[in-house]
Amino acid sequence: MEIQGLPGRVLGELGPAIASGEIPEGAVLRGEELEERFGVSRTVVREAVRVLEGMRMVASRRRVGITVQPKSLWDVFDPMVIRWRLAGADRSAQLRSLGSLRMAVEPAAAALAALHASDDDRRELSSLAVELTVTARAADLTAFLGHDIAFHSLVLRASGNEMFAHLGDTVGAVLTGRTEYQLMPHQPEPYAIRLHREVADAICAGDAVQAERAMRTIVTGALAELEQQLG
Amino acid sequence: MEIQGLPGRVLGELGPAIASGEIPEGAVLRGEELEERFGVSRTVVREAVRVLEGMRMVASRRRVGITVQPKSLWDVFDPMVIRWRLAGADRSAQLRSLGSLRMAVEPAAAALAALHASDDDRRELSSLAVELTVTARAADLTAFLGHDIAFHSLVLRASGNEMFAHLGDTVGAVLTGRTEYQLMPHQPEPYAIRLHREVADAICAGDAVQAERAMRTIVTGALAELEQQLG
DNA sequence: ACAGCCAAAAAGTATGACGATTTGGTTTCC
DNA sequence: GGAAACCAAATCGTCATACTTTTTGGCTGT
Repeated sequence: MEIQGLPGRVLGELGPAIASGEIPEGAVLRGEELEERFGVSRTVVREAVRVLEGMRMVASRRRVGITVQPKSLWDVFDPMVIRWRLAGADRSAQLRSLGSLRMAVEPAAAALAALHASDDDRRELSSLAVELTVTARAADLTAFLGHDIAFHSLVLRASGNEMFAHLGDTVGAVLTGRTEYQLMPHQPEPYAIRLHREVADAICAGDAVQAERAMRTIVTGALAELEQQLG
Repeated sequence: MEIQGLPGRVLGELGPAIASGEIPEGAVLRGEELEERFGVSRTVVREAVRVLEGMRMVASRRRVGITVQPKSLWDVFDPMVIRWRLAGADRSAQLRSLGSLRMAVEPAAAALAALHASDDDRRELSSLAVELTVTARAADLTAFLGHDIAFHSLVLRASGNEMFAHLGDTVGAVLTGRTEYQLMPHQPEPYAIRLHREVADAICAGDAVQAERAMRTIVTGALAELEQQLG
């Protein structure tokens, strides 16, 4: 699901370098310089740069070169940008932003899911809530992470809103990042587990208000925990 | 703020054609075909296609061609994709999705703005609320639209969350679309105007709860109106 | 000091050649 | 007759090169 070939390789190095600030805002690169740096042809560099231009991270101007745009212009919703920022120096800022976004979106998605979810989705959700409980008790963090991601993604998808659905991967990246960087308790909180169960039950019962409330409690807790960890 | 040159022109025709469904999911294009269709060289076609690939609208495979990806894979948060869909056959679906997104994000943004807005932002917000009232009374729809966009963008920006801030343009596109396509009352509702004022006052007073409530009422109303208009 | 012009620098575009990979048919061998 | 191996064509991928266009900054002349 990544861009392939040499342009993909260039993108995969240049993107993170810019996202991390290693190549700072306002820096000017020349195409030829990039050709040498990556040992590829003009064609390849240009295609990679075009993609970066598409996400507003750089702008190319004749007689000047390729300018790194100010961060405020970047397409911060682009999954690549999010991944690059999560992997680099901007991690905390990115996690904070995403935390607020989850805070806004996930409760709304849970409410919509209670109204629109298919029977299959409801069943799957219930089953995931159970597995979540099991893996949490077993303190199997890897399996727990997988089920947690599946749970939140499913709620977002079941909301019936394509834009919410697309945030599934992003939320997944957040949860993964938080586990990887030790930003969560070693043992998942029993209280949080219970809340996941409540969300599932409420969605199954078609209770939008309750689903929204329980989900809000989950993401509020997650955000609070994050703030505490990040200081 | 658009991609320039020939690739930009190709993108500007090909993107909308795909977004509108004129070139349907699963369709396979050949590079050479596009060269002829647009009268440009390989270089140009390839760069445009790469950008589309970056937004996951197409995938290019050897010996096969350039395949239009299913809509569910597209980067639905990409501003270009949003614009193209708003301009084409998908308009209603896109407006609905964006409506739910606003419903989730704007109240949260208003609450954050009440906590984090700068003094300048608060002043500007107050002033915009006044101008909104004036232009609404004068039934000057164009000026009203401008102020409405500025108001909502400012709240999103003042939230202090970069991701919320980036939705400003998108919300602007929604409001513009709704005015252009006659999806709103000819005379702005006095009640809605009053609510904008309440949002501004609450943010100025640092009252997050009240700001969130008033903003929620605004977007709930907007969404209800939209659903009614779209049937 | 100012205006206008000119030249260099960098990206933009076009084109031809070749490489790599995938697909689908064809042949060959059981 | 079927299956496996092979081969050839189609198409994208990459490179190198030549030429064009735009922009900028300096130079020149008044």
